[in-house]
Amino acid sequence: MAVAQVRDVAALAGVSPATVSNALNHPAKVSPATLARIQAAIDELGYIRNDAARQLRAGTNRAIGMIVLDIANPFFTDVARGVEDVLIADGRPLILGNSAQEPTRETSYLDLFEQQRMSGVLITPVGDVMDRLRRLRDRGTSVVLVDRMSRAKEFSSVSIDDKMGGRIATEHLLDMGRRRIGFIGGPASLAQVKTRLAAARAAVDKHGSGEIVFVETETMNAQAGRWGAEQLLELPREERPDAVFAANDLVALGVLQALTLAGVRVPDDIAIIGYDDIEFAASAAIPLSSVRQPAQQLGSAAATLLLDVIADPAGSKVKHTTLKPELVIRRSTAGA
Amino acid sequence: MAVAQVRDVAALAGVSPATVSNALNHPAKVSPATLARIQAAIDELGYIRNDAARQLRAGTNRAIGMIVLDIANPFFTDVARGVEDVLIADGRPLILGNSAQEPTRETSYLDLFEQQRMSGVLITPVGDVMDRLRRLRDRGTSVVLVDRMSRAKEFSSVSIDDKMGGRIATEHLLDMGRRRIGFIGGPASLAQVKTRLAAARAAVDKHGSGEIVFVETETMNAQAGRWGAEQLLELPREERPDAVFAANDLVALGVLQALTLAGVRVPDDIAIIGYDDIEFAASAAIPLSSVRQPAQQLGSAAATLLLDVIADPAGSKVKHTTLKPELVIRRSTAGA
DNA sequence: CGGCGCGATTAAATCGTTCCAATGCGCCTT
DNA sequence: AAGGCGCATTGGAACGATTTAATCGCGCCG
Repeated sequence: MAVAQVRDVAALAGVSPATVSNALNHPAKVSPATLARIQAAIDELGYIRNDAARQLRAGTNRAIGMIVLDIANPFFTDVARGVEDVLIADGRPLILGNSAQEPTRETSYLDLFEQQRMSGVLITPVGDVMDRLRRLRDRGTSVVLVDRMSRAKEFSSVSIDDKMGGRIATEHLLDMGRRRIGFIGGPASLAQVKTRLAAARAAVDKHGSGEIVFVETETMNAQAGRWGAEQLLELPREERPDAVFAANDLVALGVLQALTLAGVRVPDDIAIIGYDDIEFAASAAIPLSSVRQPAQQLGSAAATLLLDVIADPAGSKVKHTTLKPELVIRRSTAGA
Repeated sequence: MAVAQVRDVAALAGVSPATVSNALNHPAKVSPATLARIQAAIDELGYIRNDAARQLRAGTNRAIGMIVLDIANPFFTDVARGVEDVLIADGRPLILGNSAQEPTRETSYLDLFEQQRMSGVLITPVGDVMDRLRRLRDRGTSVVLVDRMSRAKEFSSVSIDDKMGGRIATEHLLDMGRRRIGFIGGPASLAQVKTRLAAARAAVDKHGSGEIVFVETETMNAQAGRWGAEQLLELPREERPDAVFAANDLVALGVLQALTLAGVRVPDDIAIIGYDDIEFAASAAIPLSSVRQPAQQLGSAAATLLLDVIADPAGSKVKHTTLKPELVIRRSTAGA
């Protein structure tokens, strides 16, 4: 007997396996006296239920899977913490996967979640996974999109208004008198990037003067930011922007480093605004203006919504919650 | 038939379920022709294996569980990325849990991993979990400690030399002429805190002059750092330190913020050194000196070691790998 | 005094896959 | 030509829990 099983516990407590199972899963069905005896037996043997067997017979896995875009980005860890808080309160384990913006990894986590018959999945998609998600849902796994709305409105989602975020960031730069704005981020296929960029262009158009220079990066970390800044610096003097709108704060910090290193004065020569308002934005060498996203709130809203969907999968219809971002002005875009 | 099962695939391909299983798990045992037919059937039906059933029968779960101290700390996400890289190469899913320095949460993740019969667990312990880990190991789950050595040397581990780290940070401050050093971090029960603090005290003793003022915090984030700095500022003028050694960079950044806000000049009035050398340390308002820990390397070493242990659980004996930290000097401790 | 009902308990079936031992079959050896 | 060998395949048991329907005991009511 390598490890104790229900039948061992049952034998020790002098009851049948079925009663032990009831004690564990439907305590109300078991008399207090037997309950106590069973509990004692469990403790004595150090019995731990085999979740695979339970899941197989019961047909459900309580766990929730979550796939984030980039675990190294504090924005996503904040979201994850919001999710965690809600799920822990509901007694459900959270399985966290990091796609690192790679469709391959995203797919392999989806495979895992599908094989495990998770009861729910939270995902910020990178690749084209709508088919996969549909299949997941058909199999009984509830799905909620995080920080992204599905075009076809098939899935419930929680997101932050990227259009507004892109707009207010750009308007702020224009208000500060900047005209040539470098937008750094990517890949352009990412919904967040696409929307923020489009909103920036729209804001410039509406303003009537100004211009957006798009530098597309492969990912969105500080290294990409440094690379993006170098691209801008290679432009002929007259094409060089007087402001940078970075698609997230990691990129913005990278831009700031590269510009400073190259002797460019921030914000005098080039202003910088980031996105997310991660904790480190405020303590940067030149405190970073940014578009604050309520990350933890986003996470808890997503988790709450997911639990609703799980409770009533067929129920009502698809819901979309949109939170508002907020402009945070700091020194990196201060007036000249 | 809600979802396709092996028997459906088998029927469609005109073979028995056992052959389908072999095709999936031991492809070499199946002839190429049948393999192709089965693959076609799988694709057509969109068959996804039920992992619970597989696990129950096979008796093993390939997944690895990892419990980190604080998902919001870039140091730990870097470690996690190192782990992920190694595991993905080995085709094993990583299940990431965040204890957030709370023993309760740590325990509930251990419960989960135990119920799931994980093949391995990586953990940076908060609470007193040695008994739990022993039980896990007795049940066949391999365990490797991350960033912490077990006193009794029961478990293999990978860590970074905290004694050396504490020493070099302190010696650096002493070299720069600082004498009263505030050490901020906690709780004191955390091994990392304990060791770094002891090493700092030892360095001061050896130097013959100087003094350590310990401010114990409940956690190790920027907020704790701000609080810790306020404690120091409340000291009478003559007891106020001329340097702060923060137990990690998040704390250090908090200290920096609070001191700057209070009009204290860094490093002139008070020098600051952090620990971990997270990416954001370099781009701080006043670039932060720190003790660099090779986080990703730590993670990949831990994962590699864990895979070794899994491959041969009884094998040889307990192994400890210790990596060396490195002093990184920046402006926050620059000469007066 | 017998039957009924109710709560507590149980025997046995079941979940979907993998593993083991055995089978079938064609080909080589003697 | 018979026996043996190896490869591909298969039937059926087994994994460890939960669930369902049936059983048991006991008090209460008619």
